[in-house]
Amino acid sequence: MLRAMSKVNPSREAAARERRGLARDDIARAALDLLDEEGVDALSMRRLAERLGVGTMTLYGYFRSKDELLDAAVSEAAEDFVFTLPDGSLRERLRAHQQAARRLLARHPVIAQLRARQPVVQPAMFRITEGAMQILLEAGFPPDEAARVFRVLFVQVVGDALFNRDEPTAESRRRVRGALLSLPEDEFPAVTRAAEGIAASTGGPEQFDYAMELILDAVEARAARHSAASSHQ
Amino acid sequence: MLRAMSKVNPSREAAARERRGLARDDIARAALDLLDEEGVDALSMRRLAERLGVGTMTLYGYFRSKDELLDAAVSEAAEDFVFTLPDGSLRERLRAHQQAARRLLARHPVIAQLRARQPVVQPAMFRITEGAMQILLEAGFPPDEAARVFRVLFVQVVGDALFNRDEPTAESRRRVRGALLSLPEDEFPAVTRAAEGIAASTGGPEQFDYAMELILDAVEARAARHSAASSHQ
DNA sequence: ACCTGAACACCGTTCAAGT
DNA sequence: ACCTGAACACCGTTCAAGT
Repeated sequence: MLRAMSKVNPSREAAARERRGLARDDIARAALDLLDEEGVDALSMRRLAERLGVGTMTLYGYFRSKDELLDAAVSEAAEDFVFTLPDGSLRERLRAHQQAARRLLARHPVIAQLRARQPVVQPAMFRITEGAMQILLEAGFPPDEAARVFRVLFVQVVGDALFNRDEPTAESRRRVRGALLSLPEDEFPAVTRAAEGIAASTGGPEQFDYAMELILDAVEARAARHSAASSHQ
Repeated sequence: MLRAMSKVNPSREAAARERRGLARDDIARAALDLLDEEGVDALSMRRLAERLGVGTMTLYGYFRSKDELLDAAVSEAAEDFVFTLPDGSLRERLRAHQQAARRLLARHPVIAQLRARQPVVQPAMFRITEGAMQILLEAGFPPDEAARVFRVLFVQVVGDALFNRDEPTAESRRRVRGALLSLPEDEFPAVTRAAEGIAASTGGPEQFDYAMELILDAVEARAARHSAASSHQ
């Protein structure tokens, strides 16, 4: 579902900006700060308005609804995606791209959280897509398959941000392992045998890197099949 | 974070069940029905109590909080995971496992949605882990690496349920393609060129299958490196 | 002993009144 | 023309009173 991305009323906003220096982007940035600091549940229209020193209903002069404000905050967050296409092999380039995406999602966890609630279709987010698609097309993938490969990587990187821990600590690993070992061993032989490994796999850079290298193995192998085609483009 | 999975008070519950036929599982099942029917935002303690014909506060006699009730509802949902380990190659077995997981997540979208909000550590969910771990261990993966491979598959299947459409219709594809083609072509050359493919890759069984076969390519290749080790176990 | 209405401290948003 | 307090229809949960 595509959301309207235009301002509620440009001239009205311009007037408001002149009067009190408040612009749509300022509100979105303030919302993003609150989101980054205290999480997605901490953002309410009332709290944000208070922080900005305006009445709650003033926000509705800039955004039709809270959802529209959240979209704008995610868009603001996406601006922090920094990636310049490096030279190198397909693998090296995709690895660099995915690391940049991971850094963005680590800096703004709210992106992944909101992506789970509503499709985010903001031009700023497509900069991420664009980077990966350039790499894949240049490696010789036909556009349709390049899109499918990107989607796999996208699901993995956003899913990692959402489902995996930032870094499983010794304490969290111990806790998870304990929970797994308390399962009935006859019913869960494999889980109890691999409890240590499962606890370690619940997040962190090692798991992210393992996931990426695994997928890139397969992407590289498929790219080889297309390399002849790419030389004709 | 592990949550308490024990009842608030077993004897109290037994008494209540006798009196009105209401048990903890009944409430969790009713919550799951509401969740499946109307989505995660539709479930409120007030609405659920009304549906069950009890006072709102009665629910707090069975569950300490709404979060605990949601955990129980997910646990209830996980009971619907049906999977019997098939014979066949590593690839065939993992494919069957992931399809079973996908069916579960399609039947109860709330599992993926709640997994995004809070880690779900319920014994019922570990049946999914157990199935995959058995397959991977039997294929010769060492426990630690089997756990990492499972985690990649887990992130992909839950991420697919959460981020991808059930099935991109002709209409939704047209809409996404239109949005992509409206981006400035000089800034987004790859996205505009592959707009059709990107629109098609936003979900559906084809995309799920592509993702799985891609990842299974790599899993199979790595299994081959371990197959010598497995014959010694 | 068990159940639950009233109340508290919040929400997003509509509406009408304020300047 | 713009801003916003009051009000509405909801929340989850605490507390005390009801049976």
